[in-house]
This record gives sequence, C-alpha cells and structure tokens, in this order.
Amino acid sequence: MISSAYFGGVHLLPHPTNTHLRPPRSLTPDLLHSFNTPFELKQVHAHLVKTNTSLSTLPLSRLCSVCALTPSFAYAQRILDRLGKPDITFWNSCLKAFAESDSPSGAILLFYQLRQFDVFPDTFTCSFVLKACAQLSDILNGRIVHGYMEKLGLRSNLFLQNMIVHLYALCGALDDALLMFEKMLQRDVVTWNILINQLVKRGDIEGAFDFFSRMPVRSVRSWTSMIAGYVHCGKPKEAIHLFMKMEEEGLKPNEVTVVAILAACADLGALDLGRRVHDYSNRSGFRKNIHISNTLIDMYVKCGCLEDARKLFDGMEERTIVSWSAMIAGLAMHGQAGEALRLFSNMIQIGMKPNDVTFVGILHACSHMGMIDMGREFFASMTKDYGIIPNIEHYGCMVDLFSRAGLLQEAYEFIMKMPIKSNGVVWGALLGGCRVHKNIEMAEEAIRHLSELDPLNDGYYVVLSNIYAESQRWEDAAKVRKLMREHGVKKTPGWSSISVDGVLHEFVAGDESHPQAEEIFQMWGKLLQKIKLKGYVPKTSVVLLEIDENEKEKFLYRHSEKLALAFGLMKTPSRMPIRILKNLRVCEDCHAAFKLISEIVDREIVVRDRNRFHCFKNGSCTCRDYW
DNA sequence: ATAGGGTTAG
Repeated sequence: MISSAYFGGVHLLPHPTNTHLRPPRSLTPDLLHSFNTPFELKQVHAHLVKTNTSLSTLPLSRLCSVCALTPSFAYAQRILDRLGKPDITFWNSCLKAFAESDSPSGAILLFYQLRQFDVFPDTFTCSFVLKACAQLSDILNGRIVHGYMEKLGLRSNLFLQNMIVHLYALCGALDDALLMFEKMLQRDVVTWNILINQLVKRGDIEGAFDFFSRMPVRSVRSWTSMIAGYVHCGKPKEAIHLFMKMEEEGLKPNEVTVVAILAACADLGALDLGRRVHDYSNRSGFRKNIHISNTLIDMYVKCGCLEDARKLFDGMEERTIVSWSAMIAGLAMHGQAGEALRLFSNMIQIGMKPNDVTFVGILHACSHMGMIDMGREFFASMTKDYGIIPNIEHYGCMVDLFSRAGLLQEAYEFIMKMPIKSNGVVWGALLGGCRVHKNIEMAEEAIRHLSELDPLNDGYYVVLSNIYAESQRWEDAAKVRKLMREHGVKKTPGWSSISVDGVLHEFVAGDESHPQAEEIFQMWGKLLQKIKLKGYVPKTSVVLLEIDENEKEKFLYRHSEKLALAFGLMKTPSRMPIRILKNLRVCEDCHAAFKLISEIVDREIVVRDRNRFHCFKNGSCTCRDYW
C-alpha cells in the first residue's frame, strides 16, 4: 500500500481506488487512464507537454472528460486549441461528461461548438445532447437535435428514438411523444416502459395501464413501473394484485419491485405480506440495499411494529438521511417523542445533516407530546443552524403544536404571519384545536378560510358540526349539515381493516355484510357489558344525526373500529397483539372503549389512525389522551 | 461509450 507517490518529477496524490496499484516506472500517456481526479490528470498532462511526449486523441479525450466533470472546461478547451481539429471521439467524451455532470448545459453548448469545426455528430453525440436536454427539460434544443437526426440519417436508430420519446413526454409534450411512438417502425420494451413511466408521473394511471396491457412483451421493469405507479397514485391494493400476478407469471421481483411493494404494504398495513417480501428480499441477497432497508423501516413502523423497525435500523451498516428521518418519524408517530429527539441528537453527533423531512418528524414528535418550547426551538434552529427554509408542512406542524396545547390565539397569529400561502392542513390543525379547547369563534374563523381553500373536504365540516353539537347548539350543527349538502360534500365513510391469516378484512360503520356479522355483534355485546361495569359511558355527541339518545348509542356501537376489534378478538389467539388500521381519526368514544377493553382482555391493541398510532395496553394509550 | 422503474413528511 502506498500513501503517496513521487515519480517523474511530479507529485501525485494517489486516488483512493488506485492505492492498490504499483506506481508505474515512467510517466506515459497511459497514465491518463489510471487517475481519476482532474488535479492528478492535469499534473500528468502538464508533465507530458513539458517533455514533448506525443499524445493520441484517446487519452486526451479521457483527460477532457474528467476535466469537464469538475466542470473545468477551460482546461479541456486549452487542449482543444492545441489539437486544432479534434475528432468526434474527443467531442463525445466531453459531451458525455457534461451531460452527466451538474451543468448539463455545457453539453448543449459543445454541440453547437463542434459544428463550427466541421465535425459531424454521430449517434453518441446525439444521445449525450439528448441526455442533457432531458436533465434540463429543454425541449427546444431537443427538437433541434431531433431535426439533426433526420438530416444525419439517424432517424431509425431505436436508442435515439426512445430518448426522443422520453424527452417529449418528460417535457409535457405527450402528443409529440405519442406521435413519435406511432411513427416508429420498431419499438422495444423500453419504448413502452418510457411511456408507462411518464403517464404514471402525470397521474394518468389508467392510461399507463392501457399501455401496459397492450405491450407485446413485458419485462420485470415493466411490471415494476406499473406496481410503483399504483403505489404512487394511492392504489396500493391494485399494486399488490399486480405483484401477485407477476409472481404467477414466474417473474423474479428485483430490488426496485421490492421497494414498491413494501411501500404498498406500508400504506395498507399489510404486515403478513410485508414480512414475506422481507424474507424474499433477504433470500435474494438484497439485504445490503439501503433503499429496501429504508422502506422496510417505514413498513414496520406503519404496520405498528416499532420494535422490528428499530431492530432493522440499528442493524444497518450504513444509513442515509432517509433512514434516520423514517425512524425519527416512526418514533414520533408512535408517541415516543423522547426517543425521537434522542435519535436526532445522535444523528447530529455523527455529522449527518438533517433535511426538511427530518424536521417534519421532529416537529411532529413535539406536537404529539405537547412540547411547545422544544418545538419552537427546533423550528428556529432549522433555519438558523441548518439553512432549511420551512415549508407548508412545517408550518402545519407548528399550528398543530400550538392548537393542541390550547394556544389558539398564538396559532392564529402564526398563520397570519406565515410568509407562504396557508393551506387546508394549516387551518384544519387550528380547527382541530378549537374542538379540543371548545372555542367556537375561532372555529368559525377557521372554517371561513377552509371553505375557500379546501371546500370539498368533508372532514372540516364534520369537526365544526361536532363542536356545535358538543355545546348543544343543535341548530348550528344542522346548519353545517345543510351547508355540506349545498356544497355537495358527502361525509367520507369511515372504514377500519384488520388482517387475519394474511386476509384483509374491511369494515365500514354499521356493516352487516360480513359473513360473520352476527357473531361480531354478539362479541361486541359481551365486551360492552364488561366495560360498562368498568365505568364506560357512551359518548353520543360524536354521532351527528338528529335522533334520540338510544338510537345514537346503536350507531356508536357499529363504528368500524369496534367491529374490527371484535372480529380480531374472535379470530386471533389470546395475547397476540391486534393491529387495526383506520382511514380517519379514531373516534373519541372508541378510544375510551379500547382503553378499557385492552385491560379486560389483556391484549395489546394497536390502532393506526390517519395521523398517528394509538397503542392500547393495560387500560391506557400511548398517546396519553393527547391527540 | 448511448434509453426506462425505488425509500422518509403530507
């Protein structure tokens, strides 16, 4: 092993990847292939020039490409001047380097420059320029290159045609991309995949599936694109369905497929499938893939298995900011704010730089635990110490923090002073606080903004109606319902799901369609008797219907999470934790009931809310009733 | 030497 080398009168710092090489006897043009940093290469080159060593274009083009990567094109330019008339190989090397660098526009400049030298672009030239255009979303120059392709007789080159389709679709010129696609005499699987990916990016999942089903041949990537597309569009069930079909066809999921399907499992809380995919991933040798580990952390967190997530996180050889952020957000979601903050300071200690997402997790942790001053400090520190400009999520967290804690006036002023436009989430957080702290005036102010910002979101009207109902202002509650009807807003039906033996069972309120509905209602009846003895009083004010109290109780007892819990208790062995997922916030009455039930049946009940986790155990919940 | 898919918050 050499730590430094001195030869030929030139000091050279060894590049890390070259430390295993023996130092060469003399400084020859070949050396331009053995070193990788512009600094080393420039020194070698300077020496070669000084000793009048003759140089071929090939090593020089290598030198230029590395110089361009810096990008220090000036140096490459000097060599270019010396050469007089460099051939296309030289140009292509430089173009490639620029296209892959942080300043792809250099490639486009070069493309115009090379034509002054009477050099004819070839396939590679076009491909590198097109790559640069794609990076810059520069459709104008892309069209010019396209024109050149026609002139240069490269029009039927499949690679270039695919790049053109990609570029047009990427820049939003979907019609042009489709025209190109139709004009192509031959297409390969990549051509189809490009279109599928771009359609997914535009949110046109149906269009993407249409292409997918028309493909003559599908590769693993085609399947993966489609599966990832469904996850991206919030259709995890379809993603899993497709994944099953892919397995049926005997195709082997790769690392990217695994990431996509794990994200779907995270969305659905499908722990069984998630574990199966985890096992598959390990057997396939994907254990070291950092994307997979990160997604696994998120999957375990969202399936309610915080310990599994933590074990995985602790066992990782390398971690990125995504790993840390996912784990911190996971702890916050599970109400472990203290541990989340400890992890954050560990992260800072080892020199990992937090990003905006990390701070969303941190601020969440603070707001879930009512740590107001801590939250303020982090909010200030994020810009002061880390140069992160708060985005709407961060403002939302802060409003949530103040509102939950009852600092409604401060929350309101905070929104008014925000330097960016507020959104529904921000006012919705204030509205939520108004409900907890029974401030009708402020709630009415919030709803004024919400009916403009997010008029079709039913959740806000429901909260306001609840606030009125809880203060016995029935006419106002009725007015809100009327308002909803007028706006054509319907209450999103609440549903809960529970997975038993790998089968996902879904319940909606008052669900009698389940084959075992009879047994489920009986089970709930038994539980009800027991918790009533423990002091449970039904909280009928959460029922927003104009009916008498007895009827309200009946509605209350058919809430989807109660049905899912009763079913879970029937179908799973004693002591096994029960995991339930709900699409809305867990209802207050169910929350009170679940606490008592966890004690009576001596079971851990984990409920994933639309916001966070509630883990009921021995009569209490990890949210400490602060939610 | 040239083309397409992935994770954290909401």
